[in-house]
Amino acid sequence: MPELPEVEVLRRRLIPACVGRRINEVVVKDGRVLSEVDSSELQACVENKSVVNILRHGKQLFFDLGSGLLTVHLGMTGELLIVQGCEELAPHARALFKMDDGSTLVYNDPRMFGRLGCTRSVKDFIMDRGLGPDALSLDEKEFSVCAKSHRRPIKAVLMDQHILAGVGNLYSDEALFQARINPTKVANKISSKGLRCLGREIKEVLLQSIYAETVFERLPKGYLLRCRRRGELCPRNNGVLTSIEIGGRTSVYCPTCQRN
DNA sequence: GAGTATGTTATATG
DNA sequence: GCATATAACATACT
Repeated sequence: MPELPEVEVLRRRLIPACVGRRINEVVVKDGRVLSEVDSSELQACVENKSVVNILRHGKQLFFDLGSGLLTVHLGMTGELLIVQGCEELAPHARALFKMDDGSTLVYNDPRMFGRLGCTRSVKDFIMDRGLGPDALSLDEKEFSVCAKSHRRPIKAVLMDQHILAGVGNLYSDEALFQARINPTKVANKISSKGLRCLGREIKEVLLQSIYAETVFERLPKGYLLRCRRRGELCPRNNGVLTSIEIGGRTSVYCPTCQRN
């Protein structure tokens, strides 16, 4: 499910369903998804608390419960579902939050790379994890300055949550494609102009995806994510897309329009 | 069986 | 201590 746009779209969908509701009970079905808390601590954090608001920083989701916040990270395959009545449509439900209106918020996650936890404040959480600024909050100038201090391939820099929070494998490919920058290019060797362009494109790409509700077919023509696969044709020049591995992840790009 | 997958983090290395 | 690179985590699907 999860890069910044997916988490933001989920947040917007959950707000009308959850805000104002009280969590009567939490049932942890697999404790491995808990981060730095055990079941009883999670219970103490959320039970009999009302959801005041739902917040996001990067890929991280926060349920503001007034006295503290429930933290949710979806990992690679996590999802939050609202089910009415008796539940059990989710084959990999790891935790259930039973709400006061009879609905249940289900945390479903096959691969269990996601995590649930508690925190005192969003600020503390960001500090503790060393997360960078949210990708939507950073302007191109700040991004450019920040990126200049790194010697890794730009693709690895974009995916590093300590530098910029919210961009992952797919959207880093899209932003680099739109900015016509080769993913292997070392960050501090890209011109200021190129970095500012990339900074603009990161935000633009994320906003377009949120607008499209993360359905890739609804993204503008000319977007890589509509056809992001080695061997497919570049939506700009009909060249053949290629792929390489950077930082353990597959990068798809057009060798013609993204030269070094 | 092999290869791949929207992520983070512990560990190793320079 | 810092910057960077890689392995490991668990499961589903082609």
